[in-house]
Amino acid sequence: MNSKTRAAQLDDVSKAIIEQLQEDGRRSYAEIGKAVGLSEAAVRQRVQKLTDAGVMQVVAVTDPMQLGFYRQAMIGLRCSGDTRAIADQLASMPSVDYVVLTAGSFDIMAEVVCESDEDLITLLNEQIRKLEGVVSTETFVYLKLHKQLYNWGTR
Amino acid sequence: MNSKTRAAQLDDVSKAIIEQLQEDGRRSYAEIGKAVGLSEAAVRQRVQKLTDAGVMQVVAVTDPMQLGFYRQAMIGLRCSGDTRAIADQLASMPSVDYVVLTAGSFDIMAEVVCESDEDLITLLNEQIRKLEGVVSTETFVYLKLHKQLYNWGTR
DNA sequence: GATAAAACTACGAAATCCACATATTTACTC
DNA sequence: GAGTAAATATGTGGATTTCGTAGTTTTATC
Repeated sequence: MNSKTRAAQLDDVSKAIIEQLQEDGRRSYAEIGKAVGLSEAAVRQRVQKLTDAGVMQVVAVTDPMQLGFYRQAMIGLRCSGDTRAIADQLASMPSVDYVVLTAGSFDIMAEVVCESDEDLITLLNEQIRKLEGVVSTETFVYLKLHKQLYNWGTR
Repeated sequence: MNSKTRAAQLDDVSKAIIEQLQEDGRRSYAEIGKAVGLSEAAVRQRVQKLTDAGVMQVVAVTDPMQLGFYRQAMIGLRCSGDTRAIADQLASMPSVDYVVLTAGSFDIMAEVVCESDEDLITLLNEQIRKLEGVVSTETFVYLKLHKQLYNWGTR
């Protein structure tokens, strides 16, 4: 197993199915079938495959602001040592929803979601900046989220 | 209209419903009802409300890597003038899937999804860096995506 | 062109969704 | 606290969808 890393070569029908579910994750297989020219069972089969392969997943996404998380930020980290170990530790923090190893003047970038400035300060000082190997951090507080898409890959 | 900005005060039941759908966006209303202690119709009604209010949406999300987009990057922009206008223009570019206005040494951060390094270079030079008011950019090429959550808000 | 694997269709049974009528709870006013 | 309106929840029956499975077509390989 583990087709999680590369692989996949989606045909147009599968892409069309994904597009349908990107518009509405609860659309019925029958309706999708009509839209893409396939039987209900075939759509079901393909969705199962795509999901199993990790190509796609159908989930609820929420707006943090509407749920009481009024402070979001991107944090750039400069590190020494193994960045993967640090990334793992960041990833294990509940307030951290996004971690990526990067090339450039930061080694890691992490997005955090906090309820308040207080929480952000605490998170930074008591958790992130205390991690072994974190040399320095730079915080980019979000002023306004302008665009957020979940539909890569089928344009 | 437009409860898109603040508002919302979710009770535990609605949070539980969201959690259910974050695990599986296609879970049946009946099953969710059983899990949260509500009738099927009530769950449906709440989901409809949450969706209409923009608190939550059920969608398919995909793994860009598996769809042939082998190069992702975060781009930090330093700008002069109105950052909102620039953000709008960035947001209108298909390769850009995430745009946020920030405080700090960057005014805007944008995530981009490209098929190749070639595409990234083209995007940067022929589109992003040509925008009026973009003073300088810094590109953080993604080496490894480590964590990506869609389930903020109900922890 | 034979063969095997993969993908698709068809179809009945079970489960789910949906619309609506009714009941209950909540919030507010006096 | 009683009265009232609005919001929220339940129950029900019919329409729709999902699910499993068996059989057919397509695709790939040698």
